[in-house]
Amino acid sequence: MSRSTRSGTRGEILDAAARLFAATGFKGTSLQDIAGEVGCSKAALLYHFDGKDAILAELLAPAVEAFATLDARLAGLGDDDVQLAAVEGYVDLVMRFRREVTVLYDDIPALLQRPAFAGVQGMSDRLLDALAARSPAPAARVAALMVLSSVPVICMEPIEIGVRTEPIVIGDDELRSILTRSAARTLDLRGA
Amino acid sequence: MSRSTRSGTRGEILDAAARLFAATGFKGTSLQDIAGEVGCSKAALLYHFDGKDAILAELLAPAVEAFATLDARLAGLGDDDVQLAAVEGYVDLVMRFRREVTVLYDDIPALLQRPAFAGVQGMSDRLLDALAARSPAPAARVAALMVLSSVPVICMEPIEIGVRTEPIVIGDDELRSILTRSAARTLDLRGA
DNA sequence: TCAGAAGCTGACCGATCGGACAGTTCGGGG
DNA sequence: CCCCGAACTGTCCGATCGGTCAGCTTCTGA
Repeated sequence: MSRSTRSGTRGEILDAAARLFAATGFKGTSLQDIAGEVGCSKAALLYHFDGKDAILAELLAPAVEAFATLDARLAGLGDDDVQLAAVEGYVDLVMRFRREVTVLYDDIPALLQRPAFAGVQGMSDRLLDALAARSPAPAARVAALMVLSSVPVICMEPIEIGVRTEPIVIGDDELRSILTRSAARTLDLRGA
Repeated sequence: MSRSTRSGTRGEILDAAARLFAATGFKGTSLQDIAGEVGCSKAALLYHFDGKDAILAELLAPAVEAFATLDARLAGLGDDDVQLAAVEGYVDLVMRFRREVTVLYDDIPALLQRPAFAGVQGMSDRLLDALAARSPAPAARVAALMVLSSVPVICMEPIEIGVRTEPIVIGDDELRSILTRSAARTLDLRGA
């Protein structure tokens, strides 16, 4: 239990950084903070990584890659299939990379400029276009944006808009299906 | 047109700070940045305000007060009325204080700890309980959270999740009604 | 006319940031 | 036994942060 899921010092650093970035933000986390969490010196971090940005990049790499993969996979689907697959895939992906998403969204304005976000942007843009294509009106586009923006925020780790008095105590699968059904209802998809 | 809606140097400082906080975040904005935008020295800011935090507090004060007012007003309504009034009031309020909301949400983890956010938290909690009371299942709670989290993000100024290739070019009133109807559909309210 | 307050500036302060670097510890192969 | 490279530390650096302070204009009212 004391051992992390990642192995080695590099893994410990990535775990600690992920925890701190998600909790206090990228800007709000110093190398000293990470070093203190790991139990090593600040210089040790810079021995294993090229810098603070490199830690963030390696941290987000799997999530960014997964989003890009889903993006590519959705490109070859038909109109109606795209919508359901997109919603399910999006919800699933965000939930699988909760921590990374939390880090990504922690400092939205600055991170939108970050190169690592380009893949997620492309994915979101495509999803948005597919979902909004059902109707020419801006209403569909807004509904799609609602889903795109609310799902990640809800999946943020302890960071919820409007701190609830009691947290939602349900399993991942149930939350996943609830989110999918709610999103389908928002977008007026079939079965809603 | 060159004159701000606020009068005097204090108003210019608040306007510039609001713009910069919303664009680059509270942490990402230095007093030098604000001073540069206003066209005065950094010391001038600290002559008019007690510090950087004081600028933020005065900036958010009207929004915080408005949220607290809506919170109090919703406390005296019946079950069914609460829901529609809550949605409409919430959407309306967020849109009226777009810039303040953008600042508020720019650094979510840190700002949740901020005293100024307490009023908004209370408001959100009450709204959440009222909306989720329709059903004991966590589904209603999640749907309510979706609305609570997505509406502010969509209303963020140039900061959207998934940068759109083209911005939504509709008037405030239309966006307001679209958001309200989409939220009602998400929550399975009548008329959806 | 002039005293004094208001408004503002340039210079400076301590703290902290990300990062650089020389030196130290230490386990394993020749 | 020696030594080499990986892992790591303590220390220092320049930049930047929020904030302080003495002093300089500029306006105003007695």
